[in-house]
Amino acid sequence: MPQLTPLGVTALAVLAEGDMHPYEMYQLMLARKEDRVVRLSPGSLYRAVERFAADGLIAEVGVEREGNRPERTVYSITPAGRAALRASIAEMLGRHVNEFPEFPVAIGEAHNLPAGEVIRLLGERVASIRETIGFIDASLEGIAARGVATAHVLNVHYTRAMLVAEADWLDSTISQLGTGALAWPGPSN
Amino acid sequence: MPQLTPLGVTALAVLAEGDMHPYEMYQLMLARKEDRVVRLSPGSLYRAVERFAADGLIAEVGVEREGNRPERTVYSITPAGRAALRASIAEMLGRHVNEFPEFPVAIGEAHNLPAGEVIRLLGERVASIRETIGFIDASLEGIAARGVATAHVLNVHYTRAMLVAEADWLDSTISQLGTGALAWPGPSN
DNA sequence: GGCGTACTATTCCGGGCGGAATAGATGTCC
DNA sequence: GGACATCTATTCCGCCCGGAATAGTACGCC
Repeated sequence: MPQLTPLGVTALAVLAEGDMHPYEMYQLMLARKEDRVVRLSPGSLYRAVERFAADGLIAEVGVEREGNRPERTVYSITPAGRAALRASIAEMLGRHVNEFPEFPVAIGEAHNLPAGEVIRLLGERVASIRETIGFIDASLEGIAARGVATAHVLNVHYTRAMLVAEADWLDSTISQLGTGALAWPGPSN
Repeated sequence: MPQLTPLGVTALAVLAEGDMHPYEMYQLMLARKEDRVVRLSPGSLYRAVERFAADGLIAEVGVEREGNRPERTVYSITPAGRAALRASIAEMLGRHVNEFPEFPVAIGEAHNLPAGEVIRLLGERVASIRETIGFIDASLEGIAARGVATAHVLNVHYTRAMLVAEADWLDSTISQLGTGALAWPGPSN
């Protein structure tokens, strides 16, 4: 039972809702804006589906053709697939693993830049984060207006909370850099 | 001027401190525990160094040999390399880009699991996060005792702040799930 | 009615990443 | 002093990802 990738989890999850061919999965995921949550490209999706079939997580249930359109291969999730899906979700929920975000790398090497530039750049970052939070709030309002339960958009709330925390940390750090409370060891020019 | 990868940034940054051969870079990065911040493997490092040389960001300055040990090729960063390094750091500092962490994926598909199991798993997650925070605090105490300036470990403080924010969000979400304030649409068993 | 654009469904391919392998040199332990 | 582990320095290999290509079809527009 190999650990699924993030794309693998969302792909298997849509197949768990009903038999489908890969292109239909792709369209459905796009319609649901899953590409905001997971890296979604046709190439990766088809490769993932191939792997699922090889691992017995899904089974081919037929080949359709509409007119002279390309053939489409319809797949169905297997019991092993459902088990792997649940196991992977549980694993991702229950254990925190380091995913090596790139901002810590940048701030770890920020001493290569002068204090003034770092302050300016962090200011730009916090502005772009607050803009994103604004988009999220607008989208959450629309969702609430349509009566969607919070549980169905928990991931949006999570992402918002993380962005707010980062913006707050940046604000505090910028102000400490500005007052000199946080001495900067970098180049002066 | 291609955008550097996170490993590329740290590798170029150590070369900016002085001429070195790749293995020395690797050892130095390990000694500094850079592998906690960036994905570090010999294979990736050597490939990155090759790319730097091809792009003119570094230049070969000689080949040494000690006894009958394998030859080692010493590289030096070029002005173009320093420029690329500073540009990449600025880019990573100033702009927030979505890096698709996997927890939102998991929570977006968590409705495949019953509420009780989700609560249990989120509890495990928050425990593992608080444990990590404990390690960070211990390591920060040691750092403070050695008189290292906060600016040199800003990335650790950032990571700690993000972990605390996630733990708080999890605590709040778990309690809302427990009281039923947050209705769960998943399977009952 | 013909021209261009967008859709359907999938394949292909270059490149990076990371774990494993290599192979000689040196240290360690009894 | 012989065996075994560890260090030094690098290469190799397979896998996966993601952007681009493909090729035929329907549709809109004048």
